Amino acid sequence: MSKPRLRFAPSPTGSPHVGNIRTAVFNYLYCRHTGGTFILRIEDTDRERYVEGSLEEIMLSLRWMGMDWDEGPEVGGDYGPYFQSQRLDIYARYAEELIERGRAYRCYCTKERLEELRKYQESNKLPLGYDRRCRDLSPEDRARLERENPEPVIRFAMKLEGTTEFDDVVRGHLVFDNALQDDFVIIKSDGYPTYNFANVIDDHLMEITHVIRGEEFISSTPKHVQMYEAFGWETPVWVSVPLILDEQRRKLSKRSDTQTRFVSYIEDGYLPEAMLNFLATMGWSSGEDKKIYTREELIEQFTLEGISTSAAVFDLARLNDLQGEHVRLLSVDDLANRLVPFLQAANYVGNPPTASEMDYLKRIVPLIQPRLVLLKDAPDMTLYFYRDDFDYEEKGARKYLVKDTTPGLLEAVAEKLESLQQWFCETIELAVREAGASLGMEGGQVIHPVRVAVTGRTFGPGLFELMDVLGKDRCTARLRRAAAWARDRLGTVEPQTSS
RNA sequence: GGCGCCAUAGUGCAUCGGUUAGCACACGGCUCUUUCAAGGCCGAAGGACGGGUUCGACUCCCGUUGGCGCCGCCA
Repeated sequence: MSKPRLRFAPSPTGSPHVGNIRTAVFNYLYCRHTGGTFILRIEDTDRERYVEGSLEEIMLSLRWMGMDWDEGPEVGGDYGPYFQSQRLDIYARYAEELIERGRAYRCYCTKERLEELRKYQESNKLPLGYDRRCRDLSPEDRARLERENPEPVIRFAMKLEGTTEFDDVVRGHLVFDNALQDDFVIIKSDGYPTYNFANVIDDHLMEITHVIRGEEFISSTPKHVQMYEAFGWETPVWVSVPLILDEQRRKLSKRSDTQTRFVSYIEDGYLPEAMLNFLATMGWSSGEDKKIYTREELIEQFTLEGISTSAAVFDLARLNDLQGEHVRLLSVDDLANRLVPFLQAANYVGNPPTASEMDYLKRIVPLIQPRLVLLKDAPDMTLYFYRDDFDYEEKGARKYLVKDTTPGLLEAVAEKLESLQQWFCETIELAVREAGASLGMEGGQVIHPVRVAVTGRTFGPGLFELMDVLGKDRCTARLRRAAAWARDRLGTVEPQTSS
């Protein structure tokens, strides 16, 4: 059997969302697992809903995920063009062929008539659908109707009896009653094909072997199957993957509370490997109890049989957990490099960063790595490594700085540190503790105020590690600044005494 | 309204006729600790309901209920 050929076929009608990309993930993983070809095809047949820029977002999202396509926009291929808007003549030709075969017909019904028909059906609780008025027109009627509406659509003539059946890898054998099917439009009055038509023509012409798509297409698959039959073409393997739902358990959409635009996850600083891990394990399982998968493991283990049947609710907490795990999996150098764009945006490092900026960053990274989730949080998390004029966190200042003992303490610590010959975690810790001890204070009583003085915050990496990175001069200067700050406010602010 | 798909803790998955129904996230507690994380330990929490089939059903079949999807000159 020849190598599988799969396509991801988005329409450029808006920002791709998580569900779209998850479908791409399954296509991509199966391709790489089998050594098949991954194709990107743009289904831009709806001129009204076309959104400028969405094509770019689609390509950016796929590439960011490391899912480069083997054929498609910008890379070409032997089955192009890969934009449906550039294949109009092809669809017209095949539509004509269907008419000749008696499996399609021109429909002159106006949108108004269709609208009325629909209203009538709805108000009488009848099944919705076209009434096939134009399916068997006499030559006279056709001529008359053609004068009334010179821009007909072309509809596919569905079988009126029997059943349409097909096998879906994840759903099993599916059977649909033909009598309930609709004569759907294949060519619109503007000459553009509909999804249902172009999709089938292109899948055949591009020799697609497996159609992996969301389960919302199950109901229209009988239409597709009948077209393959009408042309005498072999059908691809159908793979209907479960939907991804938002917290309201609705199909993900722009209206969902869940962050929908995929690129917003890129902007937030999620790791592509975390996102891939997350998306791949939503609706698919290798069968083992395993949480972290690398791209290689996913490609190695991905099978169609592992795809589950039920829809999955998008769980941001799980994504974030996976994100944290993958952040911690990165080497210091790797994480440092990925942080650069975010730090540049905050003006912490230059573009490009200097060698010494990178060296400094690589000393910071180990301290924040276990605490960092979204890369976009790095600038805030590292603020005091780059700025001296930070404010003191209000609660922390009230609790640790505004005490009559603190100015003296901080100055004593500063003095002690200034005398240090060697600046290491161990020497710093010893000095800080000793300075505190000389004033009759122990551990926490000195460490907390010092932390606030040096970082402005009550939380963060180990104090001595961070002071080590900051360096002696900065630390002592900050201690003296805090001491002065505290002295200025003595008596003016009520210290918080509770622990 | 018609048709279809789905149904294991709050969430994501495992268990594909025989298990005290397992794991992860989230949640609660403890622990480590200068804080916050990370880590370790412990805990609470589940087979929608009803019928079959079978020696035995979470697992197979049917029905009910519920959820979702589709029913466009959208994809």
